[in-house]
Amino acid sequence: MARGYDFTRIEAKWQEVWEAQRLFAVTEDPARPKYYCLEMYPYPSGKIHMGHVRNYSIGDVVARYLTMRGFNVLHPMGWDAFGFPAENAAFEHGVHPARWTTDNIAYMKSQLRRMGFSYDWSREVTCCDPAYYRWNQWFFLKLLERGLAYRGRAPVNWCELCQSVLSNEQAEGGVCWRHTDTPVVQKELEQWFLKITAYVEELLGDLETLTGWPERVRVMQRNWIGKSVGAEVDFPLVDGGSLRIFTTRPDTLFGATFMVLAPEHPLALSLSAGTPRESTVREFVARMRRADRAVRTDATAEKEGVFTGASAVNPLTRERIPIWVANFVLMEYGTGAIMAVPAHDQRDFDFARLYRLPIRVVIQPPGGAQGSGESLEAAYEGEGSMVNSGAFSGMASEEGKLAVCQFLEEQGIGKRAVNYRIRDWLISRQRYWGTPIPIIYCDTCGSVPVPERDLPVILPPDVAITMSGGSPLARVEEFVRTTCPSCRRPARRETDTMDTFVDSSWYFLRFTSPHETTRPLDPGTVQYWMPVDQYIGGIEHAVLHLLYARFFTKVCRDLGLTGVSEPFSNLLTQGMVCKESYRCPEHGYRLPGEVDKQGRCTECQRPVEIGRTEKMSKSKRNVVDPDDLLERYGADTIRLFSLFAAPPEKDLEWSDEGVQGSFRFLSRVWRLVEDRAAWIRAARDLSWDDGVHAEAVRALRRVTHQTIARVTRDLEDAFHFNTALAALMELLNALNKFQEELGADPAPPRRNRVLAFAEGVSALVTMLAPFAPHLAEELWEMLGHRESIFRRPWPVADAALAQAETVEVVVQVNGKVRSRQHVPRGTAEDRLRELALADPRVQPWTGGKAVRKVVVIPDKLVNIVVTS
RNA sequence: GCCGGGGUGGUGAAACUGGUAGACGCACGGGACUCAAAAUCCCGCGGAGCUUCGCUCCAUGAGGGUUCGAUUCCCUCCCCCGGCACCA
Repeated sequence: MARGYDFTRIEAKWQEVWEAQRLFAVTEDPARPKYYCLEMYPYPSGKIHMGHVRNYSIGDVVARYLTMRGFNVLHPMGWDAFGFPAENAAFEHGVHPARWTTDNIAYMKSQLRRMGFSYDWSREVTCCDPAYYRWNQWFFLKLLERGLAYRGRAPVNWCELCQSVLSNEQAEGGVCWRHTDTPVVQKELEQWFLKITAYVEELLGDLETLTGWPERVRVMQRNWIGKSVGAEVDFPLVDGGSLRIFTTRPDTLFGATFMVLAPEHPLALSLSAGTPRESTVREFVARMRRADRAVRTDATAEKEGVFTGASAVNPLTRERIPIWVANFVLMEYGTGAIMAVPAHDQRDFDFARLYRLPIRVVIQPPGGAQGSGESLEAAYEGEGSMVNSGAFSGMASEEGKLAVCQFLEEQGIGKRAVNYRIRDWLISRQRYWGTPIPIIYCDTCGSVPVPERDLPVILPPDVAITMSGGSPLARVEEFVRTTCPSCRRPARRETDTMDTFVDSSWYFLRFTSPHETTRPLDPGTVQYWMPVDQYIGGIEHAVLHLLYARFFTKVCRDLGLTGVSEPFSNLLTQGMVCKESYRCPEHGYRLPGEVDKQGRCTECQRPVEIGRTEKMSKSKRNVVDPDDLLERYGADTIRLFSLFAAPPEKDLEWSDEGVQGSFRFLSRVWRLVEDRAAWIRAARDLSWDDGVHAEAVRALRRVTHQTIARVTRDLEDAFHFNTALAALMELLNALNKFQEELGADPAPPRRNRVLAFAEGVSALVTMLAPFAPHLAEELWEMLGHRESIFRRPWPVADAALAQAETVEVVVQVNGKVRSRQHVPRGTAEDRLRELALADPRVQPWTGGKAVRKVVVIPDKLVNIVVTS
């Protein structure tokens, strides 16, 4: 009767046991150290994909490993359940977003269970549940009270496919973050904003404390915040009034030879009004306004501008300088106007050359004079010493920045100023499937917050999703029509909903007290669990979610809900899951099944191009379906492969043969334990024989304890799952060999051998448990244990047993390996030197040559340096 | 252009603080078992050369440097991936 590794039976069995025993449910326990392990929760799009499998496999190893290390581990899961695709499905298939979402959640949850992830499902959080989103509304009201939420008119990004406005973060690079081939269009609208800029200095400064984050994520956030320090300066206009500019180089003010306005700048038109230049300027501004924003702000675009006819006065040189309007100056940054210093800014330089404007050098590079203005080939943007700068000449530019600012402040024509690239967070969305913004508009009282006692403002179930014509809620009369909370007269509700990133900005906090009904969080449990010790997810949220979540955490702190300032102590951004793709010149991307063995398209017989390995996606037809793999190999194999094939932060190349290899490994473990389970059960009643153990016993124990040390180090230091698994494979190989050498006799051999073997097998199964939990549990039971392996402590390496008794010492001559010697560990340096010099294999290389030096590294190597 | 991360066999990858380059896996080749296949097991597997039970030389993107010794440290250059980019 073939027994074999029956993963289907084993996995179902243990999933049931874990659930029945509530093995992963946790409560606060001050007696034990806590560990909060979190993976980014999924959007319930229908089915999980390999990216989820990888992300959650990593998190599960961490959670299970730390549980075995004695930590009280919180490992929750939930659903990012509001969002645009639900409405899309409603529009296309006529199924209600709520129904579509709950069906998807049910299916995806069943998939996560079948993967065997150790979530505490009693803490499950679903954002589209009023019990959750009412607190989004509550937070909104609190922010409003503190002046951190406001309604304002601003140019905003509109995505035609989303039929909604987006935040700046969601429209990075001028395209919608979800529809990356759809450019956003600018609209001037009145919308709700959260004042993330009130926390900008803290968000920037605290990045320095996030030493457990990848450097690139911190850099991306730093870039996004985009702080620049400089000055604002008022340039008097010749015809009265003044023009304010922002500059980071006040030290170059003497070199400002013209000024440039953004086309949208209010002065652009008024300065030329009623002059002969009026029509030219008007035409130029109109053309720029019409131009596509992405095209206009493209760095490679030609510079273009027109003279307004007006002039300003350089406040330091007293010279009249012309004012231009040009495409390369942006209204949304600084004051929308610049002083142009062509000698020291490449953009200004290019513009000056194009329109023959004067160039004046005011910074001399250190150690070398640069040519005079007209002969320059490029702007010098570095630091140096100030020249042609009146009383400031001779000063170092770094020092000059401060000195000029001070002078401007004394004269009352300028001041130090800081500018940021980041803008406030626009949270209004013209969509249905989101949190209603709790605001009522009254003709008498204006915009009135919904009183706290009236929360939640429930999303009405009956709505027509049309995908055009603005917020769907606006057409639900029963929802819109209400009374003003303050004057009781008829009023109208806000019909926009919140950005779904509001949900994810605090869900990790909610997991610590998911059933709280009277407040969003229980400060006591938050205090116990926060911060998240390890957060794991994709790099795509480097700026979006991770920035908003940091902001919300700081707001919660200031509301007295939490004591932490930063939510995630350690961040792991896992790499993408990739696979090679096949592309037919005629039929485009092909599925593996549509390519024959000779690598030809089954449609047209043309050879397919084997594409480079790229991120799995439906359009590239290179996805693998977790359900198929579950059926063919089981959860443990999939988990194992996705952890073994590459270190977690690197991209993982999916390989069917590799999966097969992982399955083979688990099968070998299965067979080893199944074949020898009787020995091991027998070993439980034995104790070690005193006296000197046989070399085979000592050797096996050495491997066992070395493996424990290696695996523990790999998991502890940096989540090197791939090398930890490699070590476990080596241990398996050693155990197999040992067992074979003992022969086919099923009766147990002498007790030390049995004990050494049992020790090795127990260590292997225990350490494999976080990676392949079902198999480990089953084998653990087979070995005669009644309690879950996850209630067992992680094995501890015995350093004395792990130490090799003899070591291989390499003998080099002039750095080249010439011999290897086996000597007892700890052999003295003098002895090693002697042995090396006497080594017959070394002598041909040293013979007749003067030994200049002998380098000895005990237990490692001897390097004999001879004159050649 | 700027900022991050990389470049190691046929391939995915290892290599602790400078100390035996290629662990572990995949693929491949050979063999065992089998009527056969699958599965399994064993052996080999960076390249070149030689006087081939072994030995020598070359080899971690390229070129230099530091060092007794460099995949690891320093300099210059090339290439790949990711992010930002007219932000004053």
